[in-house]
Amino acid sequence: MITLEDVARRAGVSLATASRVLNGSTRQVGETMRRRVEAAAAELGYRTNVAAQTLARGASNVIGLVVHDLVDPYFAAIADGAMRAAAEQGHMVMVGTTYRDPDREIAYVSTLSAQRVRAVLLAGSRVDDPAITGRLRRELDRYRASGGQVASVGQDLLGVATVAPANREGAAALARALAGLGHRRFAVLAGPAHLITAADRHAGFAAELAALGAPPPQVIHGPFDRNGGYTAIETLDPRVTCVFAVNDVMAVGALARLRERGVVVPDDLSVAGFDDIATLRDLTPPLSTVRLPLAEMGSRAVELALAGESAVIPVAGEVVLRESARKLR
Amino acid sequence: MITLEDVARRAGVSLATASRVLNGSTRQVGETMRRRVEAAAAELGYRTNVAAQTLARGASNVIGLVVHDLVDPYFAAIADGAMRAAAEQGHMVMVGTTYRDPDREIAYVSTLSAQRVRAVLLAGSRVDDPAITGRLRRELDRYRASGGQVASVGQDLLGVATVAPANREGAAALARALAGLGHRRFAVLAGPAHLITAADRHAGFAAELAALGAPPPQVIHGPFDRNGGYTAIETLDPRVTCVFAVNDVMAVGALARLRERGVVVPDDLSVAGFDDIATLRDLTPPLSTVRLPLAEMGSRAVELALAGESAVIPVAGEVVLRESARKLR
DNA sequence: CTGTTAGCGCATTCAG
DNA sequence: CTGAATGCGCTAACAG
Repeated sequence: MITLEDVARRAGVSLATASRVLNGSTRQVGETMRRRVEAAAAELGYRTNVAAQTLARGASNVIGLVVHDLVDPYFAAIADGAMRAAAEQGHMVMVGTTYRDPDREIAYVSTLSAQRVRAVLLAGSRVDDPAITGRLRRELDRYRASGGQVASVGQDLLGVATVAPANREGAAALARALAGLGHRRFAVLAGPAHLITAADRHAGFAAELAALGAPPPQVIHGPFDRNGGYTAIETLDPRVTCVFAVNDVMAVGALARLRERGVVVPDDLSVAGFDDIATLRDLTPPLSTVRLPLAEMGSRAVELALAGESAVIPVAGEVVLRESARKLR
Repeated sequence: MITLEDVARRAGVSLATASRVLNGSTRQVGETMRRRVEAAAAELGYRTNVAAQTLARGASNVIGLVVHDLVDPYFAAIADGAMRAAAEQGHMVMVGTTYRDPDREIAYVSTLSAQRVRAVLLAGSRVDDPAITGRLRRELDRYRASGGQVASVGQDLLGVATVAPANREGAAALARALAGLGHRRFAVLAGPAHLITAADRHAGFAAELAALGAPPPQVIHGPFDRNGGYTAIETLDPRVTCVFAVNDVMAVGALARLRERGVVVPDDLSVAGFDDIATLRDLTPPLSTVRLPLAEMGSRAVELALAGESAVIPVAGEVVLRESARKLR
């Protein structure tokens, strides 16, 4: 193991000088010494020990990212954006996956805090449970008290910098667009009632329907994933002409089940989702949805956290009407 | 910032004792002192400083994972498996994305090495370029010389523990199955010629066709992603009755372009992919493909690396025939 | 079982 | 511009 001291000795300079040239110090070092140190480092194959550096500096260059599920393309996209932004500022990203278990999320904050990461990012919906939110907040407070930065992508419930997708408004706009196609009898595949992202999308959609004078939609709860959409179809009211799944992955599950049952989308039934997941754009029929700039949301969150800003940035969704939803005859 | 020393003082014990109870030491500590230390730690809100621990121990508990692209569901699945295995052994995962740039891959090995991660995992195809492979090997050798473990998911070209999907054999088996449906005129959407995973799948497929006495397939090179499949269709020979895309994501692109051109799959043309990406299973028509246990591959790689074994584990693919490929009339 | 002590590798005062 | 010295928080001998 080659240390800075080895390099210094080899270059015939002091430890301090070697440190100054090899690691980004503000201090200047004379041309001659600088060359000597660089040469010695190269010859010896010196590699900074980041752990030692972190300890000495009291600050690391890694940021922690906590997601619900990396296999869900929603989180993969956010993670990708976050990693790009982090890399741009010379940071590495440490990832934790909660598999939607709030306690695991809290545990990760604690672990990342022990790692002394510079910032932690919490991506994904909050849960409607004051006890859990409270515990998470306490954990975050401790982390921040020790100098850490926090940002979240989702609801502004944690008192930290937040990139907040306009779920309600997006869903409302989608409802408007769908109603504009002539639909009046809707179903909402609403996901789990306690997941705030799901609840907001559901609420925004239903509220707009009411404002439009349409009858209240059939509401079917279930998991927030592909199977949630798939199984929800079982209990679908046959009078419904348009189904809104609160995310694209659920919509895909719904489409699969509908196909199995011989229901032709959009001829017999219109379907829409939310998120506009890129990997799913080649589905048949192409999904009507609300586009969210996921990668950008991840990047923004990293930038906020690293800048130490505690802003709440709203992010608008854009309604995208594709073949899966069509004008009601 | 509460340190171990603060805890020790508060508990009225020595630093060493506090260390022994709070961090997993083999040494035993008496019941009384143990309680006192735990109480003090809780009251003070003590949190281990992992950087200091890493420095003192000379070993960290994080593992590095280098992938080509986290948004590609292939890598997301591998990463997921790797993270599960890592979590099981109490490790965190630091992720780097190369965006398919080999130099970035080398740079990440170097960065992770500076982080003193316990192991690094390289996921994704190697490139057919001895110069690049050489530089990567040298970097890995340096890392291993400093005590790091390495494992890869892909080709066994690095002299490290490897989980190696049987790309050739899988593609050959697929060729057999497709030929069994009566097809003889094939096209291979072969991806980039220098990507070994792509080349192996192509080679295995073509070799089996030859063995079966079928004419050589049309070969169309292009990017290894959705657009690679999409654009490849432009130059498709109209006499071809079955298209093999060397991965599922390319197959999706091909299906999209075919649909636009009014070609009905599988009535007019059969299509198959490789990987069996879960997110893509609800495609229409369902894709014939070769299933790879991606998450398991990621887990195995982590286990190998952490165990310090330098084995090469072959992983077989399983042919899955679905609607996108059908019997030739 | 418990305490003392000497580093781990590096950044950073403070002198010169 | 350069060097000597101190400490970051923790672990692991070593002693008792």
